[in-house]
Amino acid sequence: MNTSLFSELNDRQRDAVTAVNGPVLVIAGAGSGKTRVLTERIAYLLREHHVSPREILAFTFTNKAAREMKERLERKTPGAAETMWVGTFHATGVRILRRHGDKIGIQRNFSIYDADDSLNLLKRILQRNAVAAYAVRSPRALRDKISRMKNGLVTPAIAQQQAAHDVDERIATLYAEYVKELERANALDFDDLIARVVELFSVCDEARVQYATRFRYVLVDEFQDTNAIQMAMIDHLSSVHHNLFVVGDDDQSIYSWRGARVEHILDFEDLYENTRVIRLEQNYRSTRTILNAANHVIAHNEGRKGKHLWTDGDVGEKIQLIAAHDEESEAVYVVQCVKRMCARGLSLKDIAILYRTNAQSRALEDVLVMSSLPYQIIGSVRFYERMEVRDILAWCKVLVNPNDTVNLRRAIHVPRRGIGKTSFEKLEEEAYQRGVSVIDVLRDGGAPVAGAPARRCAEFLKLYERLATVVANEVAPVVVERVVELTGYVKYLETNYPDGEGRVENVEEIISKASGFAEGADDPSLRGFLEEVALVADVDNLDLETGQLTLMTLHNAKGLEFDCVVVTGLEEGLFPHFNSFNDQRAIEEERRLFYVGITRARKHLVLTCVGMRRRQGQFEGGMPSRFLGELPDECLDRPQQPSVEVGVSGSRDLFGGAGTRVMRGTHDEYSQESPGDDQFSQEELSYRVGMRVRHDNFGAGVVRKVEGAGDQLRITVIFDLGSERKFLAQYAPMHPM
DNA sequence: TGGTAGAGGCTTTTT
DNA sequence: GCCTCTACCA
Repeated sequence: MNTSLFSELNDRQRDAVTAVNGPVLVIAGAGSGKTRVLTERIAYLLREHHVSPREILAFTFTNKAAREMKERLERKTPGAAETMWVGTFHATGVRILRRHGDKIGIQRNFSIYDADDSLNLLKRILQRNAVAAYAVRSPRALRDKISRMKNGLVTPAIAQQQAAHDVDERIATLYAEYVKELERANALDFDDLIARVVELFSVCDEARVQYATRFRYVLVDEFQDTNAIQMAMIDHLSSVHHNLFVVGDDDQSIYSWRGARVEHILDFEDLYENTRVIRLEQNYRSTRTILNAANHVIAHNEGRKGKHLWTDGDVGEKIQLIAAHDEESEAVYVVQCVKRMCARGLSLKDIAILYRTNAQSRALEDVLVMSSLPYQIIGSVRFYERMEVRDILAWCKVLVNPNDTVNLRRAIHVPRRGIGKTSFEKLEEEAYQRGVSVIDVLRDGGAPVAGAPARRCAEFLKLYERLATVVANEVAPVVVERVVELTGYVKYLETNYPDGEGRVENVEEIISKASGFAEGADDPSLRGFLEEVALVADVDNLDLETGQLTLMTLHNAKGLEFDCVVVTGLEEGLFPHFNSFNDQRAIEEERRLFYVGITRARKHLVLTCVGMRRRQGQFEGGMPSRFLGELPDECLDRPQQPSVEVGVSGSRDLFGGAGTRVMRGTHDEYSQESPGDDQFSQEELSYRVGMRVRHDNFGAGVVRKVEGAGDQLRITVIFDLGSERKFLAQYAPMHPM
C-alpha cells in the first residue's frame, strides 16, 4: 500500500479512509476533517481497490457540498466524478424516479411541487372538504402534519388505522385526498422524492436489487440529520453489499423538526451488525479558546454520545461579547466589528454573520447598505420564491406536464386574460368528473364555459399549444424566453407593479439562469431545468470567492467555516427560541444549534445580544440567552457597549474613530478569574453574566461578572453610560430587566 | 372579472 | 411590521 497517500491524515482519519468493507460509523466532531475523510476514502477506493466510480453513491446535505466533493475528486482522479452518483437525497431520488418511477405509476414528466405548490393544492382540498377542514388550524399546519407523516413512513392507510380520534381520522382523509390529487396532477412533493423511492424499492424488488447491486459503496455525510424515510432509502440501497459508510456528529443534529432522528447515529451499531466505529476528535479548524467554549456549551446537553474535541493549535483571541441596546445598534456594532476585522487583514469573504431567524437579517441589511459593504444574504427572500419567478416557472411546469393543475391555475391567471375564478373552477370540475386534465377539457372545446370567457379560453389554449411546440423542440433558455415574450409578461409587470423594474430584472435573471444551466447540462431541456430549479437550496448559491460578507441563518451555516463568525441575537426567546421553552429536547437542539454556530469560527468569534428587539411590530425586552451563561469566563472578552446612539441622521460617521476606540480597550483586568468560581452554580442565581439589569442610580447595564454566593454575592456591571461598578447584590438597588 | 381596502395571522429553522 | 386572504365594489 502506498502510505505516502495518507501522510497528511491522522491515525483515526486513516482508519476511516481505509476501512473498506462492512458498515462504518464515523463520529466526526466539528472541524475534524470529515469532508477530507470522505473524499480521500472515495479516492482510495478508486485507486487502491479498483472500484469503478459508477459503483459509488454518496449522499450530501446540499447540492453545493455535492458539487464541491465532485470537484475535489475530479482533481484527484480525473474522469471519476462523471459516473459517480453524488447528491442530496432529493436529487438522487429524482434520478431514480425518472428512470424507474413508471413501475409505480409515475410518468416521466412529473412535476416537482415545492412547499408553495403543495400549499396551494391543500388549500383547494380544504375548500372541497369543508367538514374535514375543521380538523386543522391552517393549510400550513396540515402540510407540516402530512410532511411529518410521510417522513415517518406513515401512509394514508396507516394514518387511517392509527387514528384515535375524529380529528386524526379527518386528517387522514385529507392526507389521502392530497396523495390522490398529487397523483392526478402527476406531481411529486419534496417528501415524495424520497418516499416514493422507498415505495418503489418495497414494491419492485427488481429495481432495489438493481441499484443495490450497482452501488457497492454507499456513503452518507451529515448522517445525524437523516430522517426515517431517508434511513429506509439508505437501507435499501446498501442491502446487497452492506458497505455503508456514514459520517456524522450527534452534537450537530439540528433538524429534528424535519423528522431527523439522532437515534440513527446513536443506534447505528445495533442496526448494522459488525459496525466499525471510528471517532474523529482532533479539531483542525478553531482556536483553543473557541473550542473550549464549544465544549463547555455542549456539555450542558444530556442526550449525547459524548466526545471531547481537542486541538494542538493556538489559544487565540478571546470571544467578544457585545450587549447592545436594540437591534439597530446591534447591527451598527456588528458592522463596526466587521470593519475592524478587515482593518486587521481579514477579507470580507472570511466573515459570516449568523442568526437564528431570517427576520433578523433586515436590521443588519439596513446598516450594511448605509455602510456600503458588499454582502450576500442566504435564504431570506429566495429567488425562486419571488412572485414573478414563480409565475414564469408555473408556465414552464404546466407546459412540461399538462396535468399540473396547481400551476395551470397560476399560469392561466397571469397575466390577467379575462378568465376568472368561476370559469376556471368550472373547467376544473369538468376535468375532475371526466378524469382528464383541464388542458384536455380546453382542447375538447371547453364545454362548461360559454360566451366571452369561452373565447378567452380558446385564445389561452392557442397560446399554450404554441408554447408546447417550443418546449418540444427547444432548449430551456429558449423556452423561457418565448414564455416571457408570448405571454406579454414584461409589459404586465411594468403596468401593474410600481416596482416593475426590479421584477423585470428577475425575469431576465431566470432566462440567464436557464442559459447557464443549458451550457453545462446533459439534458438541457426545460424539464431538466425545472428539476434543477426545484432542488436548489439557497445556500447552494453561496459564493465564498466573491469577496462579500455573508449573512445567513445558523441552519444554513452547517458544514461551513469562516475566520470570523458573528452570532447575533443571543436572547432568551429568540435563541433559544420561545417555541422550545417547554421541551427539554427542543432546548437541547437549540444548544446544538449554538454549538454549530460557535464551531464555524476559525479564529474570531463575536456574540451579540440586545436589550430590546422589535417582534412583529412590538418592542419586546429580552434577557440575554442562557447560552451566554454557559460559556467559560476565561474565554470571554468584556461586554461592549455601542459608543454612539444610533439614529439615521447620526449614522454617517458611525464607522469612524470614536466607536472603534472604545471597543479596542485592553481587557486583562477582566480576565483574572478566581479559580474557585464555578460558572455552573450561576445557573441557580438570579444574576448571570451577560444579563441586562437596571440600577436605580446608574440606569441600565450588563452583568459582567458574578462572584461569591449568598450575602457575599458580588455583581460587576458595565453601564450603558460607560462606567463599570461592583455591588453587593443584597444591598444594591438593582434588578434584572 | 378584477382591483382594492382592511382584517387577520404570522416567523424558528429547510431539502 | 409585513404579507396574504377575503369581501365588496366598479
